Amino acid sequence: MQSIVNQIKTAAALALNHLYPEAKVTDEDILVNETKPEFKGDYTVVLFPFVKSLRQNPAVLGKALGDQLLASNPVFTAHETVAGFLNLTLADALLANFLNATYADQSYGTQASNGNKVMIEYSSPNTNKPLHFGHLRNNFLGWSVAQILKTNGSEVIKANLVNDRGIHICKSMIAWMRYGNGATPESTGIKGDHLVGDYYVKFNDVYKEEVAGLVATGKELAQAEKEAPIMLEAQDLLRRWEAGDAEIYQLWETMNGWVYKGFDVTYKRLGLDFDKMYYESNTYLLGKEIVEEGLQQGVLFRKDNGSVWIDLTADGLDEKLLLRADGTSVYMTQDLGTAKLKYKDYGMDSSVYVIGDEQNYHMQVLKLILQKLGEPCADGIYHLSYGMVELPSGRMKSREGTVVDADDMIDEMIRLAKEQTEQANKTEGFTEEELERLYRIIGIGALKFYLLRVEPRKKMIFDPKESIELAGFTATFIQYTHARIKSILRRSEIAYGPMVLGKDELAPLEKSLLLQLEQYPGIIDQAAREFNPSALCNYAFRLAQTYNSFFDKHQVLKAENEEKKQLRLMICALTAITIRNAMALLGIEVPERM
RNA sequence: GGUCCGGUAGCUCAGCUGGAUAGAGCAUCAGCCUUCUAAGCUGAGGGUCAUUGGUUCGAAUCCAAUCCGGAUCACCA
Repeated sequence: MQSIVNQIKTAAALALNHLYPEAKVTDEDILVNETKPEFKGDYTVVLFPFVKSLRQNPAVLGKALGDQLLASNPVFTAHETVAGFLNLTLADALLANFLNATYADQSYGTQASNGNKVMIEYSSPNTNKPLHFGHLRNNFLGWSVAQILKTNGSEVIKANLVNDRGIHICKSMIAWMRYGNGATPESTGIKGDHLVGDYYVKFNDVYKEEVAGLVATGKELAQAEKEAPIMLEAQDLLRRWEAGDAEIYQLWETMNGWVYKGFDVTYKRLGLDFDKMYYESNTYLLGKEIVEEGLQQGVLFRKDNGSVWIDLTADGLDEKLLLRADGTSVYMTQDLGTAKLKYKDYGMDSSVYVIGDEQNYHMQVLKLILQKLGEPCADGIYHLSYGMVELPSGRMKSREGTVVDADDMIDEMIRLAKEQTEQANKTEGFTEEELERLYRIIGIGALKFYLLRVEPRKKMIFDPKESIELAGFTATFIQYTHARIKSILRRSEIAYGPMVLGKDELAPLEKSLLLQLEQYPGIIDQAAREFNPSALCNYAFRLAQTYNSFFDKHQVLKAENEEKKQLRLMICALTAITIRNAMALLGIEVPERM
């Protein structure tokens, strides 16, 4: 069904062309806004663009257009022109029709397939340490955007490219070999990803000591950093791994296995999942043949020492290395190969990379190179760039131990949910299991909402000391609103169903709710186009705000008459569905009671 | 230095395809629970939309310059 705003655009364009055949306006030429609360009306057509072209004064044009709209279209019941703005009042019947059609639609907002296939790569962790708070932003964003696109009609593949090889893993490995004494997650009771992370920290501690020791013997710092024995040993491990050394390969598999088990626990707690896993150990050698082709095409060039480059200076960028002089590949090379592999696997129309803004340049170059190479996957590449999550003290650095651990954060949020629920005396009538579930829903919901409510590209500062609020612009507020509605719906005994509304029967808050509810599919579409879950955070919050005002002002179960009761119950039902569905797109559950 | 991103209320953020007197939340202050859940509602105070210039009937929004903050520009990943 066409949205109300689009109906207005169509009607206004038609009316203008009827009144002024020379106007030749299209739907897209009509600017429709919500009418400001201080004026009478629901939606406003901005007249200024036509004042000039049609050489009419705003008042005359507004009156003519308004009269024509009212005469030709029963969805409008009144109009008023104020200073170039044509304020239109919608018929209650229009909104009643909308309500009748949707109030029982549990999947309200879900669009039919649009034939578009898109891959979202997100999470993509390193396997040498547990997830931290900053990673959560990536994970929540990726999952949510995938869900939004899916609901908006796209076929979506959620992919995870695991960075399971490289020097960083070898650092954990060498520290474990030196100091682990055979420790395992089972023997220590430590979650696998944390155990491996502990040895990564250990590596850095030892490395610092060794460097300091060398400096004390008179070495230059830079030299000492290169010669520290533990670093040399880690580099040796990497070489042995690449050479296929069985012993090393087995340890690598074992420790990665610990990490995956740990990650799985965290992913599961957070409700995150993937359709396709890629591992860099399988992809890091890809891309070399693309380089060969690029050389033949003349897109790439070889320097005297044998290294291969692309010249992007004409595009305002630099020269970029693609193969080292010794023929080995760099990060970019393997990303070129992986992009091609993904496209071969799925042939998707677009490929979204959820990656921090520190890699803006890298992603720009990646896309540009693929375009220059004429790869069909190139144009569909989109970098969903997001800002870093920082602490008041600055960036989180895992090597310096200033990270906020993801698992700790989850525990803390759930603990906080429990504390606040108990403090508010809201635990009555729940079983222990129900309470555990409720605390999880509230705690994790708060965490997700907090990280999704800000536009992705903005960096955000998180102050753990202040902790996260459960009031105001939060998931908790929205969840609470849902629980309030459900409480009413549980008590309603009558069967309610389609109804007819006469003129001017809707109270202002009833009408506002219906207008907002009607906008929901448009919000999903916007969020999908912008890859921006925060649009849904804002929408769900505004809807809950309006509902709470409505709840305060109007009785539902004890409404003035049966008609009103039925109407309000239907509005309640659709509001609950819309809140639940909108929050589901963010990966946030809503409770029946809280 | 080149490129990119950000700068809106004390704090955290919406608003940015140009439209009416720039909005929320938190914090502060004042009200509202014998009535469907007060994790709520109502109201008040709080602004040079970084600065300057330009385009326009109209600029927080577009353009240019400047200032501030951040990212990035490795034969690292």
